[in-house]
Amino acid sequence: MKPFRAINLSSSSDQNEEEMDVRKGPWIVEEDNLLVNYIAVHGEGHWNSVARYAGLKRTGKSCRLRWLNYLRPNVRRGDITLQEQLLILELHSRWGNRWSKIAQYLPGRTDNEIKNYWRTRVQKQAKQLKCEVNSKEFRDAMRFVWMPRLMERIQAASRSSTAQPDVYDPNKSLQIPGSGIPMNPGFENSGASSISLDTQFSDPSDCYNVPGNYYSDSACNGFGSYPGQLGLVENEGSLGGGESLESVWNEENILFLQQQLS
DNA sequence: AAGACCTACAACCGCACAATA
DNA sequence: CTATTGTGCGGTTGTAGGTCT
Repeated sequence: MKPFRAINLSSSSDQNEEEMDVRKGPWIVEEDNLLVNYIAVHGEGHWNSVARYAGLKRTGKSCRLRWLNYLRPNVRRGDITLQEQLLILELHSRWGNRWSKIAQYLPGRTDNEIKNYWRTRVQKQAKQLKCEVNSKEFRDAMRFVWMPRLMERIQAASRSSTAQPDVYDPNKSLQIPGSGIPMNPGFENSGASSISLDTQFSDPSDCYNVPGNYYSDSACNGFGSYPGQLGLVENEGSLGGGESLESVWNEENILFLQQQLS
């Protein structure tokens, strides 16, 4: 984590005494310890009380955020995996910026982290393609290039680890490998044609432990049969962290898409 | 070597909504 | 019914560290 410079913004002379005591900015280890210890004894919730009685000069909101995004057990840190990337793209296509809802399907990831991922990585790609992130053009690009490519790489990695032969079966249903979540064939009119995840998974964490399936896209027509045509960069296909989207959105793909979009 | 620029992400802010007094 | 308080969510900002020139 990148530490912020320690600051205390509460120095205005016309603030009342209580407001002047409120700390802002980066949390220090001592504060983290106070918060963790308090929650260990009293449990989560009642954040204003936590702030008041744990000896923290923080707002309840600040305590809640620090706990949920950083201190809570089982918070996953580090790079977003390929499967997680695919899941985010798919779920965002259905729900838009419903970060907390999307986060429910990525155990250990916080809405804040997913939101940051979207803003820093996905929006950057939209910018490179010179289109709006919420435009149909960019969503098509995601659906017909990015997501299939992620699928390929996930499958390539799983093949290399299990040594199973690849069977590309167009009749198989669309699913995100390792998640059990079906791909949404009606990308641009997600409301009408999508399958409700709410009814599929009573517990979001269930969706992470369903055997994978193969991706196919017989409905792909907006950009023809892209993935095979694009000369996409072949690479290691690791399932772990450290994968960059730039290897999917290489210069050639971006140029090609820009031509299609213009 | 140093300054400018870029990236990633923790943290804050404002708003909406629900529960309670 | 209204006001207050607590909580959660999405948008935005600020900063450290990395990269580029």
